[in-house]
Parts: sequence; structure tokens; C-alpha cells
Amino acid sequence: MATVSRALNGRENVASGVRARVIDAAKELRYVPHHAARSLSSRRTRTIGVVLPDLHGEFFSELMRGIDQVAREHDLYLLVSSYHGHPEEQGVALRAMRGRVDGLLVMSPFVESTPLADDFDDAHPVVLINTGLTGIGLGTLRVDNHGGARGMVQHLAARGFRRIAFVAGPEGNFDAAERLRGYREALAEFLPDADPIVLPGAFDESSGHRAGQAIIAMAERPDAVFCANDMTALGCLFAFHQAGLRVPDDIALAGFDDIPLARYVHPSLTTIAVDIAELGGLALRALIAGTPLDSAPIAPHLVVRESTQRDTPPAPHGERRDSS
Amino acid sequence: MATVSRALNGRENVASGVRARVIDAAKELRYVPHHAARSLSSRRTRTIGVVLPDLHGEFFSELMRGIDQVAREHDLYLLVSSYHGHPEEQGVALRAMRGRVDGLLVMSPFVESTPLADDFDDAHPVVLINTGLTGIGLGTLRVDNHGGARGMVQHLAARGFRRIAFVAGPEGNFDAAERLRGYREALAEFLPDADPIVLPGAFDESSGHRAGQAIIAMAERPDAVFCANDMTALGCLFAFHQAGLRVPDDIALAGFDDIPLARYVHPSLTTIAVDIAELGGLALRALIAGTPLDSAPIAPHLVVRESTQRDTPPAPHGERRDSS
DNA sequence: CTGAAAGCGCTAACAC
DNA sequence: GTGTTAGCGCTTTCAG
Repeated sequence: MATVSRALNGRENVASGVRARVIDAAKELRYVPHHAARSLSSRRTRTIGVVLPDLHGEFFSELMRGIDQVAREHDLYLLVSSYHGHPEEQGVALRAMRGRVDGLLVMSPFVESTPLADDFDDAHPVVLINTGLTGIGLGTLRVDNHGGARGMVQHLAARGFRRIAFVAGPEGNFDAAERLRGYREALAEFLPDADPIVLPGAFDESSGHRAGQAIIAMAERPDAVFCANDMTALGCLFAFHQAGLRVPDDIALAGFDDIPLARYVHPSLTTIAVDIAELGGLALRALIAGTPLDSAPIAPHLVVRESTQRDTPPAPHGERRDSS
Repeated sequence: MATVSRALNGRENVASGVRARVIDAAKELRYVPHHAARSLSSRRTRTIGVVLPDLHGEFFSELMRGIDQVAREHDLYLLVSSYHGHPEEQGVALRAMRGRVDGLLVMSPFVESTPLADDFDDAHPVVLINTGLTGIGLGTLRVDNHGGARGMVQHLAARGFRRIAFVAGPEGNFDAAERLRGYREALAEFLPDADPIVLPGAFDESSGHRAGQAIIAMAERPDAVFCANDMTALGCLFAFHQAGLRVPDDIALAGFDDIPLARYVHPSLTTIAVDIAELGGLALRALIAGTPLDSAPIAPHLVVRESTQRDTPPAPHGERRDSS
């Protein structure tokens, strides 16, 4: 019986003839190892828990794709769960994973950190994706939202835009806060005479639409709008279309994320791209390796498309035309 | 010890005082039931395996969202895996799930049925989403692709279009085959004098782009193009844009799926919508209930947008304007 | 209503 | 290299 176990698990200390017979017999009998028994005894599940804020949208499917790919490479299983935007549900999801997984991949955009720690079992390694939390002994993988936003403002300034508005993301969202910080900082640096113009938004299309309408109604209208994410920018774009405003001739527009939509809308949207699948894959690799990786955040890059194209000559560097 | 088990599992035959003490103690000790031990003994895992062709794209994230929601309602866990388009990998993914899950949700767009049966453990209930397979004792949940395609042709005919081309989906894909069948059938019914015009496609943007170019080059150009899915239609649209062809004035365009993009492109795309999250949720509910549900396929509905709008009056019935 | 005892199917020492 | 044995932590009879 032990020999069978060894043969099936590919251990070295089994005579090759015996191994072959075992494998044949297993196939013959359509034997399937009982996972629960195996992990009860070995105390490992070969399963990684993935807890995400939500399961819809390109962002999350890309993330899952990257994670799934690495999981297959390592013969790991993925137990997924989403908490639908509610922090409380995150705790529920997290606790439910305890005892079922060997490690946890958690994406938590909430700035509030305290409740999280309670839900983590000390026994599990955890990698946090894209979170502001640090110092609770967990790995953290994040995107340089701040630097990305700075890059966009720099691009807009180089293109000759002078009144650059920013449509913010939801309150209490770490990514949103970082992008706003990048905007303010870069504005002070590259256009010291310009006042920041910040409108509220919520990372979705409808809030972008409202922001767009508010912008149209402004006495001194901005000549460029930088939205905290692409969905918001799409809402803006829609509002501008409705009002007969031409983009980019009357007003330039830029987003953040490079969702697939960004390249298909008319005009195509200048944005900041993150390789999301790679992000997911890196997170899982880090979890497997047990590397701390608190080091450098992942640098997103500027993708210039039609929505910020004007007749002025393009800036000499720091930009990259969309290759597609 | 048995009492503790009973108390924690909410069995009735425990004195309420004892139950309260057990629960308090469990909380105090941060006790987490060991899933492997539990399922070794109970022979149930409370886990559902989800095997999808691919994890990216709106379609799959919507599907997952619907599934996840129902899973939470029933306190079920989701073990997900994708086979990246290769039928062989599907078998691997399926076999890997054996012994780890109580049931399986499988999405398989391949027409070839035979290899599938081998990979299914007879012990597990399975629900197949959107597949042509029948009669191997498994539940099947499908979308009425045929009827949807018919509806679109009817709409185009009612709008006054007479030369309606169809850009097909990949060979061997069941959905694609059904949509093509619907096109041919409806064309024969509503426009008996028109010849079918079928171009190859592969459900992606680039094949749509090629089809678009081929259409532009045709001696007798169609006045409407119906694409087997929205991504293909987007490729077509791009080709038409590049050639200076106006949609819908020079040529009408329609897709299938109603991906989020469809409403944002310019002109917005007339398409056939399926509530994908609902489809996923229904599939899981069916799996849980053990209902056969081979009955009626899910009816998709027509969403009329700008890409098929002409000055002719709209048809009196069988259509529905996009409400958003 | 509660306790005792027997496994669930496997892995990991440990002998041989 | 292979067989024997003892659990892994729970649920589930079966007595009381």
C-alpha cells in the first residue's frame, strides 16, 4: 500500500517494474486519489485561495488568467471567492478559506487595514495585491499608481495642455488616492501656475458621466481631463459626445488601466497600462517562493492614443505610441 | 467530541446551553474545522469544480460572477480551472477535479463529444453549459443561438436590408454552427430570393477585420453584415472605418453576445444579448438541485442600437430598443 | 441528549 | 525497495 502511494506520487525509491504495474492497475481500475484523505495526512492541500473584491470586469479576468497560468505550471488548484465590494464580506470569505488552502492571494483595495489582520490565519502565507497595507508580515505586490499618474500629467503638460482636471476615484480606495496624489504632485511640478481641478468620481461609468457634465458646465473649461480610471473616462467621453464636444480638439481625455475598451472607443483613449495578467502571475509566484517582494512596485506605462493627440509635435521622450 | 461536532454543525439534538458553550469556546480558541478531515469522513467537499475554456474576457467573468453568487448562497466553494483553448487540456483539467469536488460545471464549446465522457467520473453530477452534447446522462444548459440568429436576420430584413452577409465563427464550434444555421434558415424564410453570403471568421477581432476587408472588396457589396459574435463585428467595424465606409448609412452591422463594448463603440452595435451571469447562476442551481433541465434553451433577446438604424420606420414588433 | 469507538483514504515513519 | 503501522481531524453509528 505504501509502495502504491510512492509509485503514484512519483517517488524515486520504487522499482521501475513495480511502478509500471501500479500505474497500469490504477488506470485499469480508474483509480482517483482521494484528495481529502491525502491532504488530511500530508497537511497540504495543493490549493491556493484567491479572494477578490469582485469577479466581473476585464481587470479581474485578466488577473485570474495570470494566476491560473502559474497555478497550472505548479499543479496547484485555485479556490476563488469574491466579496462583492463589502469589506465585511471580505472577512467572511477569508475565514472560509482557512483550513482549505495552503496560501492566500488577496486583493484588497480598502485603505482601512485593521479588520484584515484578524481574518488571516497566521499559518497561511499570504500575498496582498495592490494594497496600501504594510508591516503586518505579509507580502505585498503593488502597482505604482502614483508614478503612473505623474507620467500622465507630464504627458499632458508636454502636449501643451494647461488646464488639466482630474476625476477622482472612490473615497477610501488606495489606488484612487495614489493616483490623485500623483496628479497633484505632477501638476505642481510641471505646471506650477495651474490650480488643481478635482472632481468626484467612483471608478464607474455613471460617475464619469456626471463629472463630464459638470466639466462642460464650468465657466473656465479645462482643456484636458484625466480620469482616475478608464471606465470613468468612458463616462466622460459619452457626456462630451452628447454635448457635441469633440475629443481631443475641444478637450483632451485620458484614463488609467488600459482596459480593452480603451483601444476601441472613438477616439481611442490615451491611458496608463498595467500588465494585469503578469501582476497576477507574479503574485502567485511570490506566494509559492515565499519571497517578501515588498520591494519595487510594478511600473505601469503610458499608452498614447487619439484622445490626447493634438497638432503640436509629440514630446521627445517619456511616451510610447500604441503599437497596435 | 461528538457533541462538539453536532453543536458546530447546527444539529438539533444538542442542549442549547451546551451548544452555546461549545460555540463560545470555539471562538475563544479561534477554532477552524479542518476541511480535509471533515470531507474525508463525510464524503462531501462542499466544493464545485468550474472548468472553462478560458478565463479572460467579459463573458467568462460574467459567468463566474453568476456562479459565485449562487455558490455563496449555498455556502459552496468554487475550484476553478481553465483549459486554454485546447481540448486535450480540458481532459486534464477535468481529471484533476476528480476526488476534489462534489459536482462539476463545465463549459465546452467543442462539438466533438467522445473524449469528454471518459473524463467524467460517474460519481459526480455535471452540468454542461452551452454545449451540443446530449444523452450521456448529464444536464445541459444552453443558449438558443439558433433562435437568436434568426431574430437578427428577421430584424435586418424588417429594416429593409436585402443583401445580408454572415461572418461565421470557428469551425467545430457548436455556438458558431447554430448561429450559422439560424442565419441560413431565416434568410430562406424572410428573404427567399436572397443568396446566403457566408465569410469565414474565428470569433475574434482580427478575423472580423479580414472579413470586413473582404466585404469591402466585393463586387456586389452586401448592405448589412451579421457577425457571429461581437468581437468579430468590432473587427469589421474597424475595417469599414478605415475604408471610409459609414455604418449604418453605407452598410449596417450587427453582432451577437452583447459584450459591454457593444454599447460604447461608435456607432453602438446592434446585437443579441444573453444574460450571462444568470446563465452561470442557473447552471449552478441546476447542479445543486439535480434537475435535468435539458428542456428549453435560454432565449437571448435582440438589442437594437445605432449600427442598424436607418431612416425606414422600425418594424412593428419582435424588437426591443436598448433602454440604457 | 451525550459519550465512546470505529473508521473515512491516505502519507510517513519505521522496520525488514 | 517494500511491507507494517500509526495516525491526520472529523462524522457517524451505537450505547447509554
